[in-house]
Amino acid sequence: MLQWYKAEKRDLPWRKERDPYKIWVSEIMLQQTRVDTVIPYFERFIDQFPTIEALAAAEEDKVLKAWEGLGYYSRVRNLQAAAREVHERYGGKVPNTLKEISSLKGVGPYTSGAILSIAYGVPEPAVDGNVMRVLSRILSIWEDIAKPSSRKVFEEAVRQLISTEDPSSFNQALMELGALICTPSSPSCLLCPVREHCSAFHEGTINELPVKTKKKTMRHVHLAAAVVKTEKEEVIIQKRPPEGLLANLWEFPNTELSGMGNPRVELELFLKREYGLDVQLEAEPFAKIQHVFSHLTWDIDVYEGTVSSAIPKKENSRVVKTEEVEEYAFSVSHQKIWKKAKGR
DNA sequence: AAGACGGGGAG
DNA sequence: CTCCCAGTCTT
Repeated sequence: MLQWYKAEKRDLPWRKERDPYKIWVSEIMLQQTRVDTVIPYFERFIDQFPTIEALAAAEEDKVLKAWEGLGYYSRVRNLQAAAREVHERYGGKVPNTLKEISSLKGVGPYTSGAILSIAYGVPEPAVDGNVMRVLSRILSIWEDIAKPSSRKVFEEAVRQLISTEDPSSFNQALMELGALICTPSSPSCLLCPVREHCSAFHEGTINELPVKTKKKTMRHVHLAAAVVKTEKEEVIIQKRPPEGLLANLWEFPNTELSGMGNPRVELELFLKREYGLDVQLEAEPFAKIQHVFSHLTWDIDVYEGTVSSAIPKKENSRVVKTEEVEEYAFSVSHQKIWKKAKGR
């Protein structure tokens, strides 16, 4: 496997050097996110925040803007908080012990193992979805990988197998194998360097492994949003709360609909109550946007309205020039809204 | 143990 | 439309 890895490993930006900070950033970005998606974000992020000090000193709004569209935004808020912690408590050097590194915000069991092994050569397991899939097949492990408790089983397997010579390559090879060969569906067993050692291949159970139960309960939320323009080429935006979904991102004023009554009227009431604004919205929404999250769906009716002048009454809101809207970090759903609004 | 937390690519 | 991705935190 190591021989295969050396020959076939992808040429990825975070593999160009051993800077623990860059390894760290890449691992956070790669959580639940594909390599191809991460690459351009990683390049831009490192350009903008080349060191722990740069990240620690940055404004959160700039950091969120650099993360805009990547999703799971608590990752980057935790990353910056942790960077500040490393700067203050560890003199700007990413700690190299399991205890210390695990205590950093946003660094769980996978990421600690990944950073320790890749950046510091410590033989610690880094068990992600790839590793569980690959090892469940090779070793014929029938634990349900959706259960949190299963991770320990795979960590134990890795401890028995890991190369003490090159833990970094070992962990990355396992993941690379999962990404390139041992894929979730139709794996390329004929190209697999460890085919002869693979129980599932020999037993014909490749398509049964890994065992993974599925969950799901998709909530639907109906919203109405307002693009409120002034007569001076401005528009009203607001900042989301510091906790929860899309925390601290910017968006257009919006309210959850009761399901009864007229959405436009409910939205006008919201603008009156929250902003003290008397806005006459257009009768019909100019766009209807559907946005699917992992755990819920938003259906947004988008209305437009104009006010003569807006004094931002709401403390988390701003009136910004239309050409400056894109300097703010928006969730993708509200980027869709702005895209539609601009094209009118 | 289960749910919250984004977004996009693949089949 | 479903699955799932180099997961972590909260409840």
